[in-house]
Amino acid sequence: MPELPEVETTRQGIAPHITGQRIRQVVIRQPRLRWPIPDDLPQLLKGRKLLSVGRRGKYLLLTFHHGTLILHLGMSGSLRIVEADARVQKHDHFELRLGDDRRLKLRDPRRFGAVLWTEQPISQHPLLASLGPEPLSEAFDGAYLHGQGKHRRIAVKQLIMESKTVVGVGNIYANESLFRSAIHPTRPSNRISAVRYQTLADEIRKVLVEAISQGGTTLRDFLRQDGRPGYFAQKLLVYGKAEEPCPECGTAIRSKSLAQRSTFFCPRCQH
DNA sequence: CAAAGGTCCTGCTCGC
DNA sequence: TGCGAGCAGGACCTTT
Repeated sequence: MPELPEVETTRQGIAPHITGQRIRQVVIRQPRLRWPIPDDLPQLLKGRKLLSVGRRGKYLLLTFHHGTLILHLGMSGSLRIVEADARVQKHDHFELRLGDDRRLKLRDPRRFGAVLWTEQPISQHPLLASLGPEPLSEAFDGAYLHGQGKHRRIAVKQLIMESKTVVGVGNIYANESLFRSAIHPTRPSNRISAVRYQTLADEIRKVLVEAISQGGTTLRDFLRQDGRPGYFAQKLLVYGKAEEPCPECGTAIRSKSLAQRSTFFCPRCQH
């Protein structure tokens, strides 16, 4: 489900409701996510004040004075603020009960998500230490991408989806940004000019910014913190559009599997 | 052969 | 032959 725009939308949605609040209680209903939820979290967080809600790539970072709670939504995770009397639903695995008696709950049917605790400086955590730059930061541009791709041969789509290259670009936005750049998804990363990498970096940034402004993309089950869907699905040009006409040239959009991910492209526009 | 928005980890291949 | 880097595929889950 969530790529960077959906995670950022979630962050913006929950931050005003939970920042500055004390944790009244921590509820772990299903500890077996991608990694086990630490079983001492309730003691660690009880009575502590949540200072801020940050994001690094697709990781949400809830900071406390004595450490950071790391949340990842995996493929099917979502966070909601609910009232104290809200019904517990299937796949509600984790919950922070807040000082105002409301709750931040994590729902994640596929359980690829994660809830972890670290007292290290966050940039040193093993999951975050080798992440590439934020796509919306100045460190991310065409020269950087070109440098990353020119000595490798993997498909460019795989390159931009690797978190060590750049964070936050998942399957939807990889497909969309490559279409907007007129670059074929399977083109080897070392066969793309610096100029075309500049276009690609620009389009990645633009598509992510647009998607955030639309509240993300709702395909099947992503809902924002307030229960509304994201509206960027209406702006998708190729993702999920197999056999539909290319919005540029009318040729049928093709789909294929690349590295076990569905890939959509216009065979005429993209080279 | 089902596919789904993520991504870490393992083990293979290749070049030095 | 050994080593490291790059790479492909598996693994983790449930729902439609």
